[in-house]
Amino acid sequence: MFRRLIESLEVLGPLTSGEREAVESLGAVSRPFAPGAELVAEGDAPAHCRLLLEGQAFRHRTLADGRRQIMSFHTPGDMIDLEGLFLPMDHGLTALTAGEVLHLPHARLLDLMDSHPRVGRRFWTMTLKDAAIFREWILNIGRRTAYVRIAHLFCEVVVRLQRAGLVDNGRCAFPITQQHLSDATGLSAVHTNRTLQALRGEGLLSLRGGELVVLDWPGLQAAGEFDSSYLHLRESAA
Amino acid sequence: MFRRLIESLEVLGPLTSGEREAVESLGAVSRPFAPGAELVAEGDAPAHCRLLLEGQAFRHRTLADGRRQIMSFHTPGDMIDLEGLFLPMDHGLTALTAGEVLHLPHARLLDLMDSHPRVGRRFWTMTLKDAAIFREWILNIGRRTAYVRIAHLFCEVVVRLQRAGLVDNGRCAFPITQQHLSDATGLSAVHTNRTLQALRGEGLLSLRGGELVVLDWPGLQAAGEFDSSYLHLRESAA
DNA sequence: GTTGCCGGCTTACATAGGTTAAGGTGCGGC
DNA sequence: GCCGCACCTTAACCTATGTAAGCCGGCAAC
Repeated sequence: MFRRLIESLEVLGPLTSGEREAVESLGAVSRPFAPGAELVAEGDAPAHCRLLLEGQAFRHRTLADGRRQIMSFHTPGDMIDLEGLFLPMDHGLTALTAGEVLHLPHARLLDLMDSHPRVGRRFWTMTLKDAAIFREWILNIGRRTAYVRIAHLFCEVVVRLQRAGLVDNGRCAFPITQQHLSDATGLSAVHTNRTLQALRGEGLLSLRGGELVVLDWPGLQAAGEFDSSYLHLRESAA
Repeated sequence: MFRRLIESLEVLGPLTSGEREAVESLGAVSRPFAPGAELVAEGDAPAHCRLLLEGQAFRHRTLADGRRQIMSFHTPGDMIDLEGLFLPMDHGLTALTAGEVLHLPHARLLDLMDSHPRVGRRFWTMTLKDAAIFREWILNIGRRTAYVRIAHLFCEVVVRLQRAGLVDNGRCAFPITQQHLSDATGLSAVHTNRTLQALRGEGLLSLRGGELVVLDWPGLQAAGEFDSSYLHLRESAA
């Protein structure tokens, strides 16, 4: 049950056995969820943090008139509301697929981090990596054309799913609708459809029945002007 | 010299005198900078964190062909490269005005946070608030029209400058060019000019000679669909 | 005081992307 | 085996925003 969490923490280098034990005794509870479930609502002040064990989710905010913006996608191993530890949630989290979250009580988590500062730093670093991704999205939406923007998004998703071990030979489950894609890229649904067809037409990918298939990875990266360094996949903590 | 830092940390509630002393003995050095100075370069792996003591700066990334995206503006009291503590900088920081930064050595900072976990949490919370602002910018750029988008940006800047005590009767120093404004909002310079004239035409603000004057604050907030809750101005740490 | 430059402003024109509306397709429910 | 619904697709048209080019005013350098 803690495998995902330990793995996520150890991206930044191995933990000591004492640290690992401390993490494992957090008193966490796991909970299944259904596709489309609201995992965290805008305005919540949760009493525990959620680790995504299985499945996918996304972060979003909706304006009064219904326009929605998706701010990130999440894959197993991600802490999806770590910021809720200190701030009320200013956005919601919704499940894309069925899956499972692990609930880590705030109080226990804070104690753990106080007594094991190195572990605390790793949680902090997770939120810093999220922030780096937010910045990349600002750049993507602000300065790239629809075609490049969508390609870039797919590149990011594939790399992250791959790291979670969920890509098999270029194929992965990624059940988004074109509306989701529009809301993530700041485009209209119609234009997203047009652009997606262009990407398909170039033989770069296919997205159907909830499955994303990358047909030409170098081509997709080029189309998305993609450079994964902002994901900080290999950085280790001090 | 530490006034700004202590103030920033105490937004989240008072520190104990022990904590305050520990912060004050960080061995920090202050450095002046000129307008346009590159405070942190993309790719840097700094050995200290910078607190903005005086002046303004902005965070940005430039693409190969010269397109630039500004990701945030910063005011005195902000830690501008706290993420550099754990990750190499994936973007640069440039001075907008003349000013001064305080250098806090990473090693000392890490020791401080290990021995005073409550102080560590507050630094962490600062980066979480930055992340909340990044998310708001994603929404702003992705889902709002040029007019609303620019108005929203000015609202944010004014609120933050106000909190730093730099707004006097609606007037504040904010020496950005229209090009800066374009790069922050993802618009072209020409369209930024048009839109700015519309805002002026509505009697909402004036921006000239490096000075921003808010002429109609309620009107500007309405135009920017602005709700400051994402800035988490009053949240206190656990 | 001329020169050069930067930032602001304008105009004319081009286009990426939005809007509206309608038809098609697959699929679960009954 | 039909219905309804969610999603995808297409088409026609529109407009917000981008591009290219040039001018103007102020100010710093010499």
